[in-house]
Amino acid sequence: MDECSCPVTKDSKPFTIVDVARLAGVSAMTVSRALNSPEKVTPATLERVRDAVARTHFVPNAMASGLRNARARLVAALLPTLVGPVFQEMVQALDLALHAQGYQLMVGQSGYDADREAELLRTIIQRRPDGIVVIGLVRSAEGRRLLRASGIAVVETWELPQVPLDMVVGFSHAAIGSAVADFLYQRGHRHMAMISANDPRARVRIDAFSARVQALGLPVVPPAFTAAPSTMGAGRAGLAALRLRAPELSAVFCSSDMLALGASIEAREQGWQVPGQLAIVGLGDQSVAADAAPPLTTVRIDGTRIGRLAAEMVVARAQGGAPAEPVVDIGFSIVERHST
Amino acid sequence: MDECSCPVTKDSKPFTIVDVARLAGVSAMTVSRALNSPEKVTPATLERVRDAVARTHFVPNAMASGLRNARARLVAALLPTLVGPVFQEMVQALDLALHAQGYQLMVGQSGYDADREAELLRTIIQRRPDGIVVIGLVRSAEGRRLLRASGIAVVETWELPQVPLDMVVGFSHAAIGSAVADFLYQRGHRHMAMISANDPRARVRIDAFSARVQALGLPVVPPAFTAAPSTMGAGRAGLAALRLRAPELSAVFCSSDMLALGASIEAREQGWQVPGQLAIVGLGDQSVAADAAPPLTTVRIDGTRIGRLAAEMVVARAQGGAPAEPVVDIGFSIVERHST
DNA sequence: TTGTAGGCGTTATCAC
DNA sequence: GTGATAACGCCTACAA
Repeated sequence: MDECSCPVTKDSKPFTIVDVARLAGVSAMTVSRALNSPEKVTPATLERVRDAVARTHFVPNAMASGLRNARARLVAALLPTLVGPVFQEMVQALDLALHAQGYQLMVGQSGYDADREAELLRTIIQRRPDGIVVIGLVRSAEGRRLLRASGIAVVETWELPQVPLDMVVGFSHAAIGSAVADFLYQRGHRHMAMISANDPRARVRIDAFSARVQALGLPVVPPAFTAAPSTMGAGRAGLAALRLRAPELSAVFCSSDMLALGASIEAREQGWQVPGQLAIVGLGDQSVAADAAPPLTTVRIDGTRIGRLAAEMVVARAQGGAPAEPVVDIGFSIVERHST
Repeated sequence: MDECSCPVTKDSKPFTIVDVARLAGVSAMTVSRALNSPEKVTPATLERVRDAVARTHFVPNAMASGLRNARARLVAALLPTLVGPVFQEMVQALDLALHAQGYQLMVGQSGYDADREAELLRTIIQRRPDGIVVIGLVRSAEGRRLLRASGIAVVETWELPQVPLDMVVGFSHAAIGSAVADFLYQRGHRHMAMISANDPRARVRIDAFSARVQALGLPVVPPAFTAAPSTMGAGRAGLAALRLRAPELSAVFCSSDMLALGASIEAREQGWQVPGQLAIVGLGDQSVAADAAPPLTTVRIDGTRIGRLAAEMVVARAQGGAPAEPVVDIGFSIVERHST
């Protein structure tokens, strides 16, 4: 049942629309119509074309039609990294939404490196995608120039830039930093610190957190930095390091839920009660946060919504329109569970 | 410094190689040569072309060159899902290796669904990628037919099919199932069970595990099934369910490290000593396994190696050659830590 | 309803 | 070393 009824051999060229046309006894144009607007073709012709397509397993060449139509039906996503749970929800939603509209998703990882970012953008632009969704901002000047010159729709996400390149779906990392500081202060904590990654977004949160801590008249403890990717082990090490520097610490804000889980485990191993002796706040609201023991308080960011909105914006632009709102702040919320 | 010095406006068409040629005062062909084989061009000409390219921010159109050359310099990866840490290491390695060779990676998620798989394969084949890397096997008959007819290089991974479609980098899930049963038996366990996902690969492991358990003369306990994705919460629930059905349980084999971590946390919450009263084995050797408390024994699978080998195979084929070895079993190993 | 001509942007090939 | 020409596969525009 799996056999291939087609006469194609390994090295013969794949069929083209002309081959199918010949087989069906019609012109290439008729095959194109039968495929793209079946209603413009006689049922009888349609049948014969479909039959020929089935027999050859013909699949149209998107490079040719993309070239002709100047539309690739392709969207690229530029991620800092493919690993780690943080952006997955968004990418998944993006892919789903785009697929529903007939667009394909292509990914590239820049590894938080400006040179690589520009190079990657170049290879992406080569494909003439209908849109490019960037996690974060385009930081390389070269990348920004290329994108602007290309005329391709761009959606920057996860941040709210002062000078957007084009469209934006993001939220304020500064607002998160100070909101968490306030949240912990209100719950009585007077010695708080961060365990954090060291990318640009993380630094914004750190600065805002520290500023708020200082404004509240509390001691500012330098954060424990962790190398990417954020693992449970990094969270454990981070907490151990912080405790050495600040033995009176009563609350930590971690820049991801995995770090927070690691901190929680380390605390337990050291015999510190969570939340009794140490309060922990995560970031992301991944499933691990709710599933942990105790369940982790965390900052929820709606990655699915970011992905969906970004897809909407790109598709709107690809269809010649403009998105309802080119810059969207989706905000965040603090989900209080039992680790605080 | 960010300004665009080019005269392009939002709606004017992007520059083509002809525009650049005009600007540089040469023919389009010379621009093409300057870009693709600079050594075939006078240094003076090269300079003028490079200047024109820089001033226009010209990026060649890959659809046009792909059409002309019948090579897209593109590889597609077909994943069951983009979420979950299991395949990330492999995809990351695949992307890195392909990028180093000048290929771009495009991803698609099939959601473990045969119809969706075939549809996705069709849209992938449209782009005429140089290769397609599939996680698992192509299960839909339609998908297999399409791939065979397309003549595109295919690498199936994470499994060792009896009838490969083309090339394979995988390992035996049956071997894992029985190896873990043996491993636990040798450590004195006489009541073991599984907490497992329910995809085709998981079922193979389950069957082999059960068969080995039976062969050893031990009671066969039906597995606790978990829905995808495998979360810590699912692991906790799975262990709770198993304990109800099999109170004498002394060891569980979980189909992912996240499930294992969940089981470990649940055990601790219930006051069962790990490994004293309950031994736990995970699968994947993600970073959480080593970082957990206690560190988790797990089955290590070298995702990076799978990704690298798959990239090698695809590139070899794209360059007209054949891979050194078209079917590779990369095996697995049991990493013993402190949860057993 | 169906077919013909031409061009999308690039590059292999063959002249010069 | 450089340029003219034609072709890759498909689809818009027009003609029959």
